[in-house]
Amino acid sequence: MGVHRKTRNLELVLDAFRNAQEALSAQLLMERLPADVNRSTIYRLLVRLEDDGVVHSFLASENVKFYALCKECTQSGHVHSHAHFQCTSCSQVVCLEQQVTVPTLNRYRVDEAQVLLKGQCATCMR
Amino acid sequence: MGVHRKTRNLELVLDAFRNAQEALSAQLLMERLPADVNRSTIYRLLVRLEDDGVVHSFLASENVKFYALCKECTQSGHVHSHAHFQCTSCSQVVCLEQQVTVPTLNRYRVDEAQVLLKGQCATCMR
DNA sequence: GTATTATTGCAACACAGTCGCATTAGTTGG
DNA sequence: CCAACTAATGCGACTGTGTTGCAATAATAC
Repeated sequence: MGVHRKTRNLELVLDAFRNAQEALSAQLLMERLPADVNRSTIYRLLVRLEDDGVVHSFLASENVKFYALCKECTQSGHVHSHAHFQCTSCSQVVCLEQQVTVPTLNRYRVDEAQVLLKGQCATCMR
Repeated sequence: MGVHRKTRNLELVLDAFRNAQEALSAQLLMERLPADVNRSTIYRLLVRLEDDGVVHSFLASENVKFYALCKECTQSGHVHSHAHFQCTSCSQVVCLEQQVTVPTLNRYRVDEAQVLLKGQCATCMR
């Protein structure tokens, strides 16, 4: 885990994640943070937080990377084998409880499984 | 299925897919086609072919969209519930036989499951 | 062959994300 | 508390993937 200075931006980003029920993209994050927080800084913070195992990332539709706090992860081992769900109507992304069993393959060594389920969330179904 | 004029570009793109063992991105496609095939045309052909159910697409790492011919699909129903594998060394992407069982969730209606397994392919493991 | 219109090429654009560099500001040691 | 060190920031320019408007071209139907 790299060195972390306690800066305003870092606190703001962490708070945003703690207050969010869903996963956040850089874009969503920007909308929820004060307007004067720099774009590059947000991207850099996300990369750093992921490197440090504080958040994990995954790709959703439209080539957008989403981030969420790591809950199941310990310092020693990271487990991101849960699935994610994205609503095709409102684009919201959430982490699911569902664990993914990583299959073993003949000709490949599988290190990681990314599962994105797409459909409609409760709000948009009505 | 929309109207399809038999054009040189369409044939070239279809041939590229038929000759490929792996899935192709727009970028990879460009490298394999004559240099004078227009970039926009490739993107437009990919969109059209996907709309028409000839190819299916899925996101791999680095926010790049990959396409592959639909094999299991019939005219009436499209089944893309197979998994995909991407090698983290050579970035190659392939369609796997593995079928994905789409889980049922309480608070969401799941229409589609995207599964991307990441690891190393046989060639890169050596 | 002619008319119709799908397809193309071009150039400009949109957007997510990255990078170099000078400046700012946490942190540490005295 | 102050100075030195350097992580973090802000800015602007840039990259790469993908999209779009529009005029020109060419496949198809008659």
